[in-house]
Amino acid sequence: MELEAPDFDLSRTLDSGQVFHWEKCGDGFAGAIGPRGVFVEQRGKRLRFSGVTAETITSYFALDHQLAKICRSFPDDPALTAARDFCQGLRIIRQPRWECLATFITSSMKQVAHIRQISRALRTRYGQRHRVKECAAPSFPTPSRVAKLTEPDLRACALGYRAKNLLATARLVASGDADLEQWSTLSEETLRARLCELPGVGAKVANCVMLFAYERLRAFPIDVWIERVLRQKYFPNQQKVTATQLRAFCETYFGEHGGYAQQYLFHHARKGGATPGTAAP
DNA sequence: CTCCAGGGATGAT
DNA sequence: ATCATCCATGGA
Repeated sequence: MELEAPDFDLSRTLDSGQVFHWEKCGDGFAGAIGPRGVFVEQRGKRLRFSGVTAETITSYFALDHQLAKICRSFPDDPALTAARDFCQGLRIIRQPRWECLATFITSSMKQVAHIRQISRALRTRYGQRHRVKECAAPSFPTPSRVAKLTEPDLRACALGYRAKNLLATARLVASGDADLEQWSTLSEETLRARLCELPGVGAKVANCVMLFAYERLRAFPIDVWIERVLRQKYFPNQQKVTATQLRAFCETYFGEHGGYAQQYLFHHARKGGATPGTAAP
């Protein structure tokens, strides 16, 4: 099937560190959306896909987001202007709640490449097998599937100390004590508080899950990359800027689509060529 | 080899 | 409330 997808860059979106399981397959990508195996490839302004309906593709890749309007809502500063130029067509996608939460629990102190490896191990061992265009596209294991595993099972997927947290959170979700779907109706503050009660979830992971799975486009995750960007671009050569000050700045400065601004700054910093640690010329 | 990563939990100031 | 330390693993 095909679909119009103007103002969208598929490979850039899938390589921006918000989702970790899509893999190159021929001229496109193989992956899963929830329980279904999916192939998707971009041809100019059109998206060619199989495995799910056009409605699912539109929702997952957030093709209904008014990207131009979102970008216009950004504050006008050099760092953000450069990031926006670099990130054209990058969208914040709508991920299934559980797999987004689980994946970001495994992300702590890990590089993107390794998070991808963990996601692949969990999907290959414990997910449902799918095959699209001769490529594997396993789904992420359900909460109840993970809940029945043991800590050594998860450590065998290279989770290290994160294994205990993922297991405990899976059991809370599987039992219904943590109802991720029902939480979608909560206010921003309450949702963040609920997420932070889960083992292995702090402010950073909670904000990632809010942004990538609950469509809270204001949520502003601060990781080591973003912290570096903020200090370098928005607080140049000022020492003693506390984490609390940075957080307060982000809440007010970047506005209602702060999460988009954050993602653009993150992707630009990570892929834009500037070496981390070295000052800009 | 060393360095560091889309951090969180815990205990000490 | 803020700061320091430890946690486990492998890519770069």
